Amino acid sequence: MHEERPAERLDFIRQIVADDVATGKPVVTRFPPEPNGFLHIGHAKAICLDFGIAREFGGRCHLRFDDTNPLKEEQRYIDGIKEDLRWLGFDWGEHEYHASAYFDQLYAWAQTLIRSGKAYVCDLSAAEMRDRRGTLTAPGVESPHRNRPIEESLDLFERMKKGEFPDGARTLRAKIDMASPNLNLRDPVMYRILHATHPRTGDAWCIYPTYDWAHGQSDSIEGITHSLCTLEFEDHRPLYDWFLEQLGVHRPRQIEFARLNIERTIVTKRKLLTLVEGGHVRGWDDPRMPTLRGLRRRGCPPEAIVEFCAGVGITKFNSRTDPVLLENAVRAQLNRAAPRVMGVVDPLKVVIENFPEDATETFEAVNNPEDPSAGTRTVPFSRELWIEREDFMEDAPKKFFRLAPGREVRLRSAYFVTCVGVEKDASGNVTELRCTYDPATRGGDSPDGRKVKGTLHWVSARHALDAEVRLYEPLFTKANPEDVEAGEEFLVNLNPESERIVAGAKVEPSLAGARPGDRFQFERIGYFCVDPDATPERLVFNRTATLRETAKKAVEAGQG
RNA sequence: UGGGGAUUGGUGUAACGGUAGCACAACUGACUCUGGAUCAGUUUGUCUAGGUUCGAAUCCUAGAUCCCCAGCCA
Repeated sequence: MHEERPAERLDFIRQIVADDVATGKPVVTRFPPEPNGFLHIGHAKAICLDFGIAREFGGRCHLRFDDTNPLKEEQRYIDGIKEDLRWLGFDWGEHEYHASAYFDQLYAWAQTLIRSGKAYVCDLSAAEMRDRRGTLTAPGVESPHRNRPIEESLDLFERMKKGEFPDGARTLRAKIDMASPNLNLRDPVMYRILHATHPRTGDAWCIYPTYDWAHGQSDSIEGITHSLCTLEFEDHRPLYDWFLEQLGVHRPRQIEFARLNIERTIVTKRKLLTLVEGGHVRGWDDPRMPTLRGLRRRGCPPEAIVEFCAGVGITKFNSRTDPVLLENAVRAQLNRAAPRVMGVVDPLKVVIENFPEDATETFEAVNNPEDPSAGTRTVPFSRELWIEREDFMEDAPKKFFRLAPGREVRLRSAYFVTCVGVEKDASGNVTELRCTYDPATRGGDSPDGRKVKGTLHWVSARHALDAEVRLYEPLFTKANPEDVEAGEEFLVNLNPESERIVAGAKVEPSLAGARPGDRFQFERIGYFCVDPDATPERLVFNRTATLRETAKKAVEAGQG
C-alpha cells in the first residue's frame, strides 16, 4: 500500500475510519451533490473530507449525483459540478454514479417493503398529511390508509408508476411509528408523484424517491463503508438504518459533521440562488460569491481552498469561521506563486524635471523575490510617471515613509526621486508632483550608501496600459447574515459596497498579454486576477486579496 | 415545554485521568529595493455550580447557552 499518511492528529471521523481499517475493512466514501446549483466552499469542506479520507486510507471515493428531484435539477449543474471538482484537484476516476440509475432497484425494494407490510400507499394530500403529523411534542395520527391490504398498495403503487394519478395524489410511505419523538420516523414518504422530465431518465418515471429512501440505498448499492454528511441529517440516521435493516442489505455507517459557516457570507445553495436570480451579483461566478466558480473568478487558487479546509478541521461544533483564515491561505499560496507587477489604482502624475523629455530607459525588475526561477522582466521609465495618490502627503508625519515635499524615496527597481514641487487645481487638490531624480541611483541603490525608507510602485505614463480594477469586500455586513429582525430576510444585510469599480487604473505594459484567470501581485497593493470581462483593449482585474495592511496602521499611528 | 447534537484564547482546532498545545489574528523586535514576505519573541482559553480523585478540559450530578427536526427539498 502506498496511501498518503494521515495527519498524526486525526479528527473524530478519521479516527473511526482508522479503527475500521485496523480491523481489515475497506474504505469507500462518496461525495453526493444534488445538481440543483453550483458547488460552494461548504461543499469543498465535504469534498476534502470524502476524497481525502479515501486517498489517505487507500480506499476510493465515488462521485454520486443525488438526482431525485427533477423539479430543481439541471444538466448544466451536473457539468458545472464536475468542472469545479476537477479544478479543486479531485479525481473520481471511473466512479461517477447517479441515484437515478438505481430507480429500478429502488422501485423493486419498495415493493419488497410493501409485501412485508413495511410500506403502504397513502391517499392523503400534503396538507392532510401535515395535519396528521403531530407536533414536536404531540404524537401524530395514523393515516386511514395505513392498514390497507398489501395487494391494494401493490396495485396502487404500480398504477402510480404508470402515471394514472396526478401530482401529489398519492404517496408511498414507510410504516414505522406515528408516535415517534423523531418526526422522521412518523411514516415518512418514500415516493411522490411528479410528472416532470428528469435530466437523465427523461420521462421514464413519474414517481420519484425521496432523499431518505434513495440515499442510504444508493450508498448500500455502491458498497459505501462510511457515509459522511452534515449535522442536520443526524435525525435521519435512525431512518437510514431502518430501511437498510428491513432490506437486509449492506449497511454503510453514516457519520455527521458540522457544516462550514464563514462570517459575512452565506453557504446555502438556496440563498445563493436568490442572490443570482435577484440580480444582486453578476451570477454564480461573481467574484464575491463563495461558490467555487466565484472563488476561481476572484483569483483564489484551488490549493488555498484545500489548505483552508484542512485548517478548519472536522468536528461536530457549529462554528463560524473568520474569513481571514481563507484569505491567509490565499495569500500564502499567491505569495509563493504570483508574479509581481506594478499597477497604480488611483494615479497621481509625477514629472521628473531633470529627466529628458523624449527619453525612455528600461530596468530589469524581479518577477518574484520568493522564486528566483521566475526570472525578470523589463519595465520602461520616462519623464512622466503615475504613482499611487495615497503615496503622497503634503503634511506628512515622520512615520510616513513615502513622498512628501522635500523627501526622497525609491521608485521600485528604478531611481531615487525627491519631491520638489506640488501643483494644485483651483480647489486645492493635488494634480501633479514635480520631482528630480538622482542618475547615480540607477537600479535602485545609491553608490554613496544613502538610504531611503520608502519604496513606491510606479508606471511610466507614456507606456501605461489602462485598466479597470474591481475591489471586493464581503457580501454581507453582519458576521451572521441570517441575523435579521422578524419579518426581514437576509438580503437586508447585503453590503452595498461589496464591489467598488475603479475605471482609471494604470498598469505596466508587460501586462499587455494577460489572459483571464492570470494571477498577479500588484506590488504593495494586493493580489489581482484578470477577469473574463477583460478585452485586448481594456484589461479588467479583480482584487483577490490585499497584502497585509500594517502600512495603514503605521501611518495612522504616525499621525496620531 | 418532545427528540437529536454541541460548548477549550479574538477565530478555527488538539490534548482520550498526569506540563492546556498548534494555526490564524493581535502585539514587540530584527531584517528587507513591496510598510509584503521572512525570522525571533509576547499576550489571550477549558460555559456554570457541585462532586469523585494524589491529580479533572477529560469521569459523575445538576444547570446554562447554542444548533437541528413538524417538505410529497436534500
